[in-house]
Parts: sequence; structure tokens; C-alpha cells
Amino acid sequence: MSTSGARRVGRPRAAQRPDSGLAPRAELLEAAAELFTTKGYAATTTRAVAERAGMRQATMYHYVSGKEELLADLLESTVTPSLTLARALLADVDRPAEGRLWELCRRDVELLCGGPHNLGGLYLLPEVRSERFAGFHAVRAELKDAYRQLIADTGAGSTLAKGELSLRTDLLFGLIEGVILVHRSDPERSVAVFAAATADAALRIAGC
Amino acid sequence: MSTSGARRVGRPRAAQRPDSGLAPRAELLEAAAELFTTKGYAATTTRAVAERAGMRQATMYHYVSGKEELLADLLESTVTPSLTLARALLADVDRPAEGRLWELCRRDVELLCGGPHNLGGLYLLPEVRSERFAGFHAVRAELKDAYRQLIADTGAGSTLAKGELSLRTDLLFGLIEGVILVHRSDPERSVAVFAAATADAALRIAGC
DNA sequence: ATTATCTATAGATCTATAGATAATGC
DNA sequence: ATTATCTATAGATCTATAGATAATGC
Repeated sequence: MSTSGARRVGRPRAAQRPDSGLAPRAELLEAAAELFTTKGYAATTTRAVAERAGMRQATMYHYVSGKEELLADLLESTVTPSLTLARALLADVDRPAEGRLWELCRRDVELLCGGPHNLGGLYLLPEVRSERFAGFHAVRAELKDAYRQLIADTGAGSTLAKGELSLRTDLLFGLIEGVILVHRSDPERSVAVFAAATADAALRIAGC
Repeated sequence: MSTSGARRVGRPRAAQRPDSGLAPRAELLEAAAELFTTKGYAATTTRAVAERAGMRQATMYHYVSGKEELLADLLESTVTPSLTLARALLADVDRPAEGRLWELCRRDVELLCGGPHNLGGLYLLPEVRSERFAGFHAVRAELKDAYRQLIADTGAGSTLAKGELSLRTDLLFGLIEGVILVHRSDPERSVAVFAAATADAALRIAGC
């Protein structure tokens, strides 16, 4: 909590800037999001992150153990909202599966492309495959499984063999995550319109 | 040309290995492909590339000006075959557009996922957006335009407004390129089957 | 006294060049 | 003589720690 005018404990920062209103850790995450998505993880130095967050390089270690922790945090924060929605939709058994699947797709695309920093772009970083990000991989797997279940409950999905279902799930999930590439190619396009169009395309892939 | 037993001019390499049969530059490209796709571009050092190609770090500079040149080469070599096919298909005006589009999609996926090193994965590297790779961006743009034309010539495509057409093109092209993510998630799956399934999905997105 | 920051820096890289060396070719 | 390679290294980073400093809190 940084109330506007409140003078703060500790040595003042060297580079004075208007108060961002964020806690230092949040400032670091914000800076890391911007830099990781645009320049890549390996190419981003701890100095770049810290300086963009308004502090000196060494100060960053007061809040995080290094770049890795920042990436892990950012990754998980990207899936969590979609996962919450997915759980709710799975439980809502009275609605037809098609509508629930469509809603999950649309919302997921909005979340991936909506924020100020193209956070979905983090998924594409090669470093993310590393085991160090097991937490992320776990929540992502749960989200993907929710997609699989919704597709299976769909009219068209119920007729699919197991291998077929998993192929469709992979393609659909791939479209949703690959959407970041599309969004990059024309960032001006309205995210709402784009998310709806992607959800339409996703249902067509599912076979609806 | 390295004929098997032919003793070669110049100081012998320090690390003796069975002759790969490739020219040194090709050995470097091969090594770079493997490392860039798995570890990322920025995280790959010139030492790693050279050593994997069987030579010392400094020797690499005898063949290329640095990492950048290797990536530029690899990128272009990934699009070129698809682009050649796309041009041929565009010229083949007697065949229905649907079939030509399907074929381009299938072949493109096979090329992206087929090789020994997941070369398509290079597209996802954040560094690729840089202007330094203008040559790649140019050929890729031409390929994308071929997709656009084929979609437009399709029965469903001919009814689309300009903005709609470009949205569909982006989504379809995004599916094809994003397919690398899907392939990664299950590399065991037969590429031929997978490519055909992706082409089916692509036509559904196009509206056929 | 506590805290958040700073400055300074050791140690570990990594890139790219300079110059030496060990083959073949003539 | 020509060539492909090697070893050595200068200069430029980059990370993470140690220790100093400038605020507020009591």
C-alpha cells in the first residue's frame, strides 16, 4: 500500500519518478512483462528490468531472487484467471457445452491479448519449456483438460474416438495460444471482435 | 564437397569426429538450428554453436559473421520451399481454390514440423521481430498474401468483405504457424496425419 | 533501530580479433 | 604459398553479494 503523499521509510531512490502507485514487486513484474514479451527472456538483463521499474539493479534482489522468479510469477498469473473460469464452466452442467466452450475460448483470447503487455507472448519463449516452470505447466495442463472435457461434451465431440478427441483438443488449444501471433500481426484490431472471431473458428475446429 | 577419405587442406580440427559429410557452413547451420529451437537464440552462445559443429569458437568466424547471420539464413530457408509451392498453386488457375488451399496448408505444416529440428519453432523467437531479419519478413509476407488470394478465390471467400478476408487470413495463417506449439505438445504423432488434420481445420476456418 | 535503497565490485561469462600452427599444393 | 584451423586474449558485458547510506519510527 503506497498512499500517495506518504513519505516512505528507507533511503530514497536515485532516479526520482512520479509514484506509480504500485508496490515495488509489482513494479518489477510490470517491467519484466514488458521486456520479456518484447525482447525475450534471455535477452533481458536484470539491470534493464530494475531500471525500468525505477530502481537500481542490485535493489531488485531485495524483492525477488532473480529473473526466473519473475517469469514464473508472470506465467502463472496468465493462466489463473482462465482456469478459474474454466472450472466454473465445467461445473455449470445445465448449459449446453457448445456455449460454454465458446465462452471459454473468447474469454481466454481476451485475457491473452487484452492486457497492456502482450502477456500471452510469454508462452512462446523457449525458456518456458524448462522444468523450472513446473507450476505453470501444471495449471496450464489443467486448463487444457478443461477444454478437452468441454469438447467431449459437445454434440460433435461425443462421437470422437479418444485419439481423435485429443487431436482436436490440441488443435483448438493451439489456435487459442497461437492467437498471440495473429494478434501481433495486427495489434490495432479490436480485441473483442477478434476474440469472438477466434472463438467461432475454435468451434469450427471442434466440429460444431 | 568433402569426399570421404580425402585429406583436407589446413590445420586439422582439435576435436576429431567422424566426417559429417557436410560443408563447415552447413554444419554450423545444423548446430544453430538445433540450439536456437531448443534453447532460444539469445541463450545460445557462439561457443555452443561452434563446438556442436565440431570446431572451436573462433573458427566459426571464418564462415559466418556471427549468430545473426545463422538465424537469418535458417529463417529464410524455412519459408522458401512453401513459397515456391504457393506460387505454383496460385498459377494453377484451373483447379478449384479449395483443393489448392488445402494442399498448401498440408504441405506447409509438413515442412514446418517435418525436419529433424523443429525449424518452425524459430518463428516464435522474440528476436525474429527485429528489422535485421527484413529478408525473412518479406518472403513470409509474400507467402501470407498467397494464402489470402487462395482464400479469396474459394467459394466461401468470394463473399467476404475486405476486413473479414484479412481477419480470416490472419486466423488461418496463425493456425498454421501456431501449429508448432501443437506439434511440440505431442511430437510422437505422425506428421502426415497431423498435417492433414490441420489442413482440414484450416479450411473450416476459411469457411469451406 | 529498522528499513529501503544505494555504490562498488568480484567472478563469471561471452564476442570478436590477432597472431600462431599444421595440413596440402605447386 | 595457401588454407583451415588453433590458442590466447582484450574489452565488454552481466549476476549476485558486501557493505554504506539516508530516510522514518520509537
